[in-house]
Amino acid sequence: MATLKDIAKEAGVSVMTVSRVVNKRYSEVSEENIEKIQAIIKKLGYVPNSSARSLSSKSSKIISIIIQGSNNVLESPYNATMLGHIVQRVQEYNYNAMVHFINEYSDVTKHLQSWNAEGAVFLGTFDKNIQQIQADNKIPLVFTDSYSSIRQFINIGIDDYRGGVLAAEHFINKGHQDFAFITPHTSVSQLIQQRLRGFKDTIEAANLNLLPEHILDPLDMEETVTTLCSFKKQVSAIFVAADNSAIELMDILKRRGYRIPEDFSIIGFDNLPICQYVSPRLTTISQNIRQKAQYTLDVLFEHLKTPSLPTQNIVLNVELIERESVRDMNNTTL
Amino acid sequence: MATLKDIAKEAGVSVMTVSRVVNKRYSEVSEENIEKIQAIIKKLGYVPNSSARSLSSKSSKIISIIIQGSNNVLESPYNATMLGHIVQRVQEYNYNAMVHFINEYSDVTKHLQSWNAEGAVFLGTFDKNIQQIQADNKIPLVFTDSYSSIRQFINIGIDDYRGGVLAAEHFINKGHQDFAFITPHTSVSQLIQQRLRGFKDTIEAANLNLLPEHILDPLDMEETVTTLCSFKKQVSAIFVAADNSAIELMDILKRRGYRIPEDFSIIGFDNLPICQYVSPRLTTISQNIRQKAQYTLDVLFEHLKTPSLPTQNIVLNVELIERESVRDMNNTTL
DNA sequence: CTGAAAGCGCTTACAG
DNA sequence: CTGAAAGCGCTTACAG
Repeated sequence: MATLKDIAKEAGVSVMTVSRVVNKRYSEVSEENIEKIQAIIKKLGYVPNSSARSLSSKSSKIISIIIQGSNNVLESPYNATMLGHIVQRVQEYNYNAMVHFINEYSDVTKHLQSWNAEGAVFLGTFDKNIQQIQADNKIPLVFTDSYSSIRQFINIGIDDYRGGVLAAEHFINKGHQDFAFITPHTSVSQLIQQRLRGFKDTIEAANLNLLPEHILDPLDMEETVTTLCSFKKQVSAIFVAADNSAIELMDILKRRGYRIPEDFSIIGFDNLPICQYVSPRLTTISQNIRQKAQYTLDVLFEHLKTPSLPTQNIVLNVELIERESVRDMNNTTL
Repeated sequence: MATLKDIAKEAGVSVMTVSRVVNKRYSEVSEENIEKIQAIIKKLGYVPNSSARSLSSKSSKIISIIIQGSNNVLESPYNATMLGHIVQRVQEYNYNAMVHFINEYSDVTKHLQSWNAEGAVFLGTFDKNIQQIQADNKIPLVFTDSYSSIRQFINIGIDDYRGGVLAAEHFINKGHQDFAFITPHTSVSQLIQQRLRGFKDTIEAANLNLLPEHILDPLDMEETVTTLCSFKKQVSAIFVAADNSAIELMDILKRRGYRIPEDFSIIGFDNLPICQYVSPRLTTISQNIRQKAQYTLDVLFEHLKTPSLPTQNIVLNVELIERESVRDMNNTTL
């Protein structure tokens, strides 16, 4: 593999002149040399050595994408889609994306420092470690969907609380009175709590009730369904805080002979593409993942450019997509 | 950030002794020094600089994962799942995963050389460029799902042809006589051709026919459905070469009032998790993505260890998962 | 068991 | 517009 030195020798100039051409600092080199050197670069198929660059210039052009968990984290369509858009955007900025799945907090710093990452994006719940991570790493760090009592950190999230509000409002408008909330088994994070709180607050504001025993945190969805169907006071409206789980729930209910939305009405969260292909089509709270990924990177690069920028917590909006999984209790003569 | 030099100074030894301890070459250092140095490493939170290592040792500990396409490539659950398992496996080997989405062939070499990647994994169709990529990069390169006339390249694939055979056999066993084949719009690669060929050969071996006009390559699934329903001789059995497209097809058919499997029987390909949640549940050809990812990395690291190893083309098996989307024409009194 | 020297391929900072 | 020097943080190869 050709190096600056090889090219310099062939062109009869110093390494520095070649370096200038490679870095497109054309105003500092004579036109004659520019052309000569460019021809040689092309002929030799020269590619700059990023390690050497990183070592000498302290700029690695690496953005680390740190995802919490290890097994199958990309089987979650949310994570996969988010990662896809993020990598895409990193490349648009002419940076390189390094992906790390992480379980232990200490690995974060190890990876970031080892590769001299210029910035990092976090997917998943790091709430408890944000302070430590920030103390250990002086590069721009952008978290997503985090809720932490720390005030100073950059976060891109969505209005989870409002998602809960929208779900409750929709159920209430459709005449429902008996509610349940199901936590997706993948996580027990703050973000789910927010969705729950928005849901609960809205129900109570309407003088209705979300009974504590109707808030389910399923280890096993089959069991959850059994519980769900055994309530003395039957629920009609179920808010499941992630589409994945909502779809699994619908499937089990249908298999046991229940009809949706006749017996149970369901609202999911995320608006994954699958929502349109299950039957009935799933009414859900939609978030714009692509937009979220773009904001994430845009904010990261702003901070890369201007490190003194204040931290910001961007909260993206959320909307209810009405499909077919919620029954209208008003217009029905049972 | 601490360097070897900092530690050496504090320990009162040379940089080399510290380097030996960092690299766990304990037999070359006195016990006393090992302990002293380890304590300092811990105290200072020393993390080796990977760029420096890469530059001086020519071993970057980077595996590049190169995915064809750019927009939303991870919205394909197959790609996402595959990538997830691959990254996971790369980390188990204590290597780092760099992810590149690529459209132009020339970017491949640029990325690999720039970062001194020790090996690379390719997802997607690179058939036409395999030879060139191999000529330009002397590191182990593992392709997946590739069909190329080049004989010498490492490939991990599945038995696509047999997938087609299994689908055809299943339809035939269930008494179907009129078939269609739908290409997933995401790709027009060899691998789809293989699935088609297995399907067609098996049908013809049974003295039945797959009419050329029944082989559809949909730009727009709605149009395809219109075509499908307008055949003078109605088809009953449709093999769609990817679950994603199969599910989209089912949805459109249902929306137009057709029943599945009564009016149309459908078999997909991949066995994505969603297959169990659509209704009717999708009968499909299953491939073990996790296993495929593991083989991919295992073969890569074997070649990293022993570069002289001959290339190999590993073909994993495939099986039909029977669910509810194929009608049994034998036991039915229409 | 230990260390001094040279070098990996580049950039920064300076002198001319 | 050009280049010589020094250095980034590590490892290799050698001498003792």
